Amino acid sequence: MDSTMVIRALGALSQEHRLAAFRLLVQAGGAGMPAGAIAEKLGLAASSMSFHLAALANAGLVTQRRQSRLIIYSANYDVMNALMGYLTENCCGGVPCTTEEMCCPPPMPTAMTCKKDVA
Amino acid sequence: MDSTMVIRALGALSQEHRLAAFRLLVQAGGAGMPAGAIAEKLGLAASSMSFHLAALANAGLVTQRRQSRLIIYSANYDVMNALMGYLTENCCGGVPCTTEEMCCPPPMPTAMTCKKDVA
DNA sequence: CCTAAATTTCAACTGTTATGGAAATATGAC
DNA sequence: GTCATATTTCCATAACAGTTGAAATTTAGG
Repeated sequence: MDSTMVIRALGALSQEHRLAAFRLLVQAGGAGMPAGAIAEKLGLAASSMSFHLAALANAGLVTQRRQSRLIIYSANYDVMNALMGYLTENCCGGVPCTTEEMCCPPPMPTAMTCKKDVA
Repeated sequence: MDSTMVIRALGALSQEHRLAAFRLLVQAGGAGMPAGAIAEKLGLAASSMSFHLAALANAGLVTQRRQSRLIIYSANYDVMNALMGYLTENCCGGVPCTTEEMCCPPPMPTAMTCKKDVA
């Protein structure tokens, strides 16, 4: 993940309604939610919601799939997981910490998707 | 950490020069860097750099201390670590995953500060 | 086909963000 | 005190983000 992608992902999440929508989708898991349901839950006009969901999708934070007339959005956990890794890269100049306490966070699991939803 | 703090932190990092400055400080560790050195490294005017560092400080991502004529900035790892926790809260509706593979990332170490710098 | 429903695209407006030069502030050296 | 250095604050300008209503698009049902 390069800096451009990181900036787009962070920028997408740094907005009240987009952050709320993303959290909603994280909690919804692999089942996801249709655009209309998200808009209703957040009290936003459909056009505004569409605008924000497009921003999240553009950043790779959510994926969309059509199911009949609905467009279902789901969180893409992998992209979010890549953020912290980028931010903490070469933490403290890469100098290994001398104590048993860690300096940098450990890598996160690459697969955060609920198996039950994938099945 | 509440949503307002999260949005400010994410917003602070979602900008080319601020992201670069923050990463520089993460790599500098507890020693930090003076404002002028950061500006020079990033090729920014002093006033622009000051603007961005103020944004990072406002979000709690960096701290500042004066050392003679220099103002030294350092990364505040704790705030950044709190972001992912917020974003992954109640992942997948809080339903525990049925397989051995994890659904949500594990909590990160609260102390990411290099002991060698603190000493 | 024609109509309804779900979503996106477009257009216009408003508010905020990023920028660098100039001036102000704070510290240290002589 | 005076001067040089480091940083911030102020100002004006240019670009971008967020909002909604109306129109266009896509799919489903009768």
